[in-house]
Amino acid sequence: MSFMTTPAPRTPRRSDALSRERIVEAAIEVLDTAGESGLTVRAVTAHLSTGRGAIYHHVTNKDELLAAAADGVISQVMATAVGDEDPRRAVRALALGIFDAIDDHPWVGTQLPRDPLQPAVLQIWRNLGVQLHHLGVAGTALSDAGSALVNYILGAAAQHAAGARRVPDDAARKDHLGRIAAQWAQLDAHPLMRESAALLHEHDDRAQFLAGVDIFLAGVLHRKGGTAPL
Amino acid sequence: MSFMTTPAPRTPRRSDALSRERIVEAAIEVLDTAGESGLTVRAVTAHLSTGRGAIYHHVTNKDELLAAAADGVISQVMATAVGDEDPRRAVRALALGIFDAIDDHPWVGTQLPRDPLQPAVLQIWRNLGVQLHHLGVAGTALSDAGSALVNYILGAAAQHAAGARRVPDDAARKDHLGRIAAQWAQLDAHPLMRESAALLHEHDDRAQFLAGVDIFLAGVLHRKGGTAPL
DNA sequence: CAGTTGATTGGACCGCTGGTCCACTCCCCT
DNA sequence: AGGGGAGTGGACCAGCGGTCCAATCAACTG
Repeated sequence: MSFMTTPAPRTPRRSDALSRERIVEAAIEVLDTAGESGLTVRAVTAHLSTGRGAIYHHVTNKDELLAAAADGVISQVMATAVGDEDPRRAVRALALGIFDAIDDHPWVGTQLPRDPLQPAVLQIWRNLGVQLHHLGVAGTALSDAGSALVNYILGAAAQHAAGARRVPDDAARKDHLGRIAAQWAQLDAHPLMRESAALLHEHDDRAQFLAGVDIFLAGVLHRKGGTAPL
Repeated sequence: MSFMTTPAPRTPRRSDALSRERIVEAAIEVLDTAGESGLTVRAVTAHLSTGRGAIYHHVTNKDELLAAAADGVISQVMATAVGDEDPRRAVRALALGIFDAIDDHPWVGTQLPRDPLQPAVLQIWRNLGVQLHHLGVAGTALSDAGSALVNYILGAAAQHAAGARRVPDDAARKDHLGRIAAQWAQLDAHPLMRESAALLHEHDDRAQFLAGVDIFLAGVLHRKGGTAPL
């Protein structure tokens, strides 16, 4: 930093080497503090105290950088997801792990659905698929069930992430939900919507997410006509 | 069309007056032809043969424009979704309508999950909620089931849209899936993944999507312990 | 029928973005 | 000791969303 003020000579070389890993790490930090829109090549390079051209020797693209960051977060979650004897509990644990990770890093939620074949999504697929297999699902039924489960998890996480990003703290959230409820009740005369609006207050996204997972599991087990051990 | 001489007291400046409706319409055309990344204020104004500053008197934001476009597409789908006597058939029809709409307009799939409370999503919620109510689901169970279904539909549609956008025509698609399958088989030694990779060839997104809807319906009906008439 | 007015328009302009390019620096290997 | 080449970073570019305001001209007023 001290040498950089000299106008005439070019800047000296760094001692700590730049690497793809360090860049992805910096990107995650930027994303967590500034959000997805805050991820700019300038911000990352500034965070690394380097010039902007330098990172393109390690990363081809801003999009690739974002994908790598999401992959990093998901990989970590998947690695720490310990196997459970009961496949249904394992599925719930996996789903919750992803949900919580996206709760912590909302930008992951918007990134994952962008490319269904990126490594992070494949990892999720794989782990869920194994558990479904343990549940006795196979063949096209497994394909259908896995697809449905992955889509639900990613969809729910994305929605929750979008909502959470929009309303950060808890007090504002309650206030926000109140206003939404009023809006609903006003816009829609259907009694059903009024009821839903009333329920919005005591709404717990995490519990609701898990309920969705359970609905899905029940559907898979019921549909294949298999035994549904309590 | 040429002379929309409305009783409006306001002044139509040009013979073809600029209006929010016309702007949204143009935005949809741009989105359909150039994709989401192709939606630029410049492209829209060029399409309307007008200056760029003009549209900001009708639309506050590019984001608002995008939301309005998505809302337009979804509204149309929801309007044409005729009610069915059988609520399960109605749910399937609604889900398929959304799926097909997003298949036609992939950018809608990435837009909807961005804000869970935008009008288009609320419309979907409402219509699905009514049908679930007809199925006998109520209270928090309805809340859970509706949330799960909306999240699944939006997630699946977004994933499909992302995949479809990536690989447009059918021949390239088959080739692409073949490569993906090979990649899977190579990366992942787990027999389950090999099997799934093999199934990838004869994969029909639309059918798989419907299968997911059925899994959910089965789960909802089974979970509430209700009768599941064949 | 002429004058005034204010909503509407459209292009100049700004700050910012992602990405390219290449002179330079210094580490490593001969 | 001395290249050679990988690594670096700042200048630069086209394009973006959004603001601003002089010019316009239909519609209301007198």
